[in-house]
Amino acid sequence: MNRIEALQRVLFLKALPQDTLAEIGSLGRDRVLSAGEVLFLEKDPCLGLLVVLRGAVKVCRIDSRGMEFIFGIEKPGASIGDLALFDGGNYPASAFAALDETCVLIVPPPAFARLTQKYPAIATGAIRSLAVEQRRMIEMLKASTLQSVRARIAAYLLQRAEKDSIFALTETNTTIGSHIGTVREVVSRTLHLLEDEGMVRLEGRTVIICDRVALQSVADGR
Amino acid sequence: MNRIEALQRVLFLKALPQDTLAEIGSLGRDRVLSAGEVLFLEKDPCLGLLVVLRGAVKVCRIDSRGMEFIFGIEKPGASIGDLALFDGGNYPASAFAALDETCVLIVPPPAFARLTQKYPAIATGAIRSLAVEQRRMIEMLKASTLQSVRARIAAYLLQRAEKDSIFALTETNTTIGSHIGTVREVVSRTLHLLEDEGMVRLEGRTVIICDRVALQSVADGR
DNA sequence: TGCGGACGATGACTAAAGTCACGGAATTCC
DNA sequence: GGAATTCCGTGACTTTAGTCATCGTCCGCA
Repeated sequence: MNRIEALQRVLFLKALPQDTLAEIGSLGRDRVLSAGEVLFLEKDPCLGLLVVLRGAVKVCRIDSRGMEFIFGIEKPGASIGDLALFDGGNYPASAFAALDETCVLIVPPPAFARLTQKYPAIATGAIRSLAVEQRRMIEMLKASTLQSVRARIAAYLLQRAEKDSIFALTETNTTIGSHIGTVREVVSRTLHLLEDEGMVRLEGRTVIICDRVALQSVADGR
Repeated sequence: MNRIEALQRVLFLKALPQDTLAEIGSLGRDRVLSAGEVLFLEKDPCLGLLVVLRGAVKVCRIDSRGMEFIFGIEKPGASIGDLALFDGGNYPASAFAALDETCVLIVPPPAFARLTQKYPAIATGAIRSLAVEQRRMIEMLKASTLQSVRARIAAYLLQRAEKDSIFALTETNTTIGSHIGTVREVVSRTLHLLEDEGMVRLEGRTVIICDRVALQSVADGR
């Protein structure tokens, strides 16, 4: 994805005209990472505006015992670490390239600060963007405190399925576990449990949703 | 607390001069609630700028089985429901008066929208405010997914204690449970467990922190 | 002064989730 | 084609947390 296309998708920049986006793009440099490489670590100072151009970036937190919790996997056209960008603080999580040949546009903080001066529309966009993020966070918080693993897996499947009732699990069970805050074995067991109950069918890594309604009711906690 | 004093403490307004705050105050009306009365419910549309003037407001979410999770208890000088205020969406949680004679300043959305037009500094403040909120949320998320109840109680005690090593638990075990996502019995047991381990001493509702270091290490997950 | 309500403590039990250990299928890489 | 690696599935077990029931204390109030 080229710079302009990517910048157009960033929630707090999309309102800006094409040539302004070109200007923003020209202020940054690209960084290419291979799978697993660190983009930034928790507590690092802000690198500036970061936009994924190619590949994917995993944003996560790792606790003292090595257990990982994934906040999101960002695809081309997504910005990363907005929070630090807007408040100037350090990163609350870490980010790693999830694929080889992952490419990220980096506009350093001083340049970005000048942009926000020059284009006040960025501030409006920033508010919207932070608000969206925060609502997502609240949902995650709700899920993790008052929903069972079963409910979280059901929700994960429904979100993955979107319109189609048949789709492939692209992530490993370990990764799914990191998304919803549990471990591989529990993911495996729960998936098969849902199959036993007739809500889904599993054929290898292909999932067929048989009873969307039932699955939905499991997802929102019985 | 009078209107100006309260508005001065609101994170996204404090940068404004006194007379602007007076203007903002003059655009709102007060609402007085008795303990337990509803200010707004989850999914309600935005009421506008809300600032606690007297008493306290509990912001929480209640799941289908009646289990409550407290996001915060807001004191005079705090604003409530900022997220909905800034993005125009509905409330992600509910709010109730926690005390009798609780008083809230309400500036309706259209009036507040005019203010943001007139004073662009509000937008800057909004960003800071949302960022602070979001960092708090990330901490809560981390705590609830990768920390045990034991760790969360230890963190709660340390936060309550601040500098003093001796203090009173003002909240009931049930309320403490709602803060950290568990129930009254578990709070009680865990508190006594920490006592058995010699990190704190309990005398009625008075807590004495004996081993701050150990407690801190429990709080950040062993 | 004695009754009721709110709250805390605690034992016993159940349920849910995490850990450990193993086996086997699929994939990649010499 | 075989070794190494990665991943899935599962049984058995442990740990942690939540539920239920009961009791005692404190406090307010009629």
